[in-house]
Amino acid sequence: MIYSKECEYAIRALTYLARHRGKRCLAKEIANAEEMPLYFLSKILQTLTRQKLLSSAKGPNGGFQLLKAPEAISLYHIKKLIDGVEDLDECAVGLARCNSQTPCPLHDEFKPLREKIKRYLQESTLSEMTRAVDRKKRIALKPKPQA
Amino acid sequence: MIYSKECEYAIRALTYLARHRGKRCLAKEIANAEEMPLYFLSKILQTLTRQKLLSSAKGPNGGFQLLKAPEAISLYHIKKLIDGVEDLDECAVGLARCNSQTPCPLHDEFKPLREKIKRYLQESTLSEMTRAVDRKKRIALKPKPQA
DNA sequence: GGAAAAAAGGATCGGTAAATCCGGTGAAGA
DNA sequence: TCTTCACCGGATTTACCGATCCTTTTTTCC
Repeated sequence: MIYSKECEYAIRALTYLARHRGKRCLAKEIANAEEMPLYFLSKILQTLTRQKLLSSAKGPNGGFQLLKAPEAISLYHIKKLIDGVEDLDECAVGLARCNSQTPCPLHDEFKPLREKIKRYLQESTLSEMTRAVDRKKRIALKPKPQA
Repeated sequence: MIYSKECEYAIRALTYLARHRGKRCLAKEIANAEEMPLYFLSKILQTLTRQKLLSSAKGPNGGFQLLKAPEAISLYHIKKLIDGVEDLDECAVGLARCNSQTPCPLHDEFKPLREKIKRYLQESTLSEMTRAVDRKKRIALKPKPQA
């Protein structure tokens, strides 16, 4: 709804790398763990490497590593790199070409909502993502309290 | 961002028909007024006709007409017919396949925002759309107050 | 009945996102 | 040095959405 598939994979891969900070991770490893198509993911990791978010190493013991601090990378940042953020800044409800002739009727009403989404993406960093994942995993793995 | 192009056209066409309630409108007329591709629009109007939102008539004096009351048709309703609303009801941030293994981390945090969007679409009907369009047109046509 | 008008609907096209394939490059280790 | 491993990157395939074309069907009006 907000991202492309590519961007979604990027976020999930980066979250994985943030959770395994300090260790080199193989594309294959990430693809398996996160159930993403390997070749597609490889492309994405290449992009993120070119963008200096990741370092990469070839050969045995190779793999990818997060270069920046997880709290320094927001979802907004990632979306900007992969998809662009124009859709967040421009016309709201998705009714394109809003001008005086064919105005986008609910533009003004929707604006605050759109701003909220934007702020949300800016404030959600990879740290939040890893924390949320950890919490989820804990809940998922823990046996039922009363059982 | 929230709708497909097809859905956007549907909303705009339905808004046009709501503003011209009681009169039969040609696909061509709507396409011209709203600057939408005629053939594509025709398909959409056919769909809406099959879904019983519109009545259609062939031949001279033919055209399309809104069957239901504008206040009875919400944007949510339209989106449901054209795009489906799974993306609003299911996983939030757009991180698909969220389960215990690969949870969609910010699902819970994003939920209220998503609920707001959903409510917004449910509460915005064609009546609101026509009112908003009328307001916009009035502003656009009125000469500057102090001029 | 014939001509024109307009919707119905099948077939097709084009572009972009998603996904895949494969040869190339460089690093590690025996 | 040779082999293996893993990333690099160009080329290609697939799928889907947006858009268009064209034929058929139905209706109106002369």
